[in-house]
Amino acid sequence: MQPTPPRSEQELFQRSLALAGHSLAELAAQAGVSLPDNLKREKGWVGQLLEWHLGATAGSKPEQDFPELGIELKTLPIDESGRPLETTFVCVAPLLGIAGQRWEECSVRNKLSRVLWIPVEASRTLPLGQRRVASPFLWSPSQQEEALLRQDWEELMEQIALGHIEQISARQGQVLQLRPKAANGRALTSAIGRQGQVIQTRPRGFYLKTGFTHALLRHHFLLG
DNA sequence: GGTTGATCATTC
DNA sequence: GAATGATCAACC
Repeated sequence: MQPTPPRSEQELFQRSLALAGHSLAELAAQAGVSLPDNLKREKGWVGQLLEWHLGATAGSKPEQDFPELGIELKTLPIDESGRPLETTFVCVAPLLGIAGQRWEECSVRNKLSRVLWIPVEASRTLPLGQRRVASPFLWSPSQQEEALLRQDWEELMEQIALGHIEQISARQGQVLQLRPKAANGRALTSAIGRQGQVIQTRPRGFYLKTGFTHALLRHHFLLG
């Protein structure tokens, strides 16, 4: 049976510490789920497995994983050297009704205000069941980190508001990037076009670049 | 080898 | 379609 929701940040963190060092095969067995052959068709499997173990309310609710604690859970796939293997999805980017949007109340800032990062071994050469959970850590952005995020966010949002979304490259941004986020390439949503008209475009999401999450890992494990 | 755009499952 | 959880894999 699934653990009850944690009642405090400390309790949540203690539970996540208890997962460290365990393999995904062990954790799957405890949860009573079978290991997929690969993640090709179940890309969120690891994240959902850890949610189960930590007592997160499952589902696709548009809120933090632990709303009563104000904490977002993020698994971070790492290689054998402890480097992130993937960018980290933050949230969908709003494309309409964004005039006057302020960093202070945007979803990027809200999502990242408090994050429980759980690194997980994810080298493709390592069979899924043998991958282990690494040491988790709680994080809130430093002033410097927030300044970087804010700068990228404001730049990207201004371009979106000005109708320049199709000119935005994923290369843009020091720490935050904008990329498609959808079921497939045919999914469409409304956005602002070059002449200010409403156009249809692929939904976009904000992602943390690996350089940023790598720095978080370094700071945590080197400087601690 | 790293990045960018595409994609998968599920729920509502 | 939009939200949750992300990784895949073609391409530069």
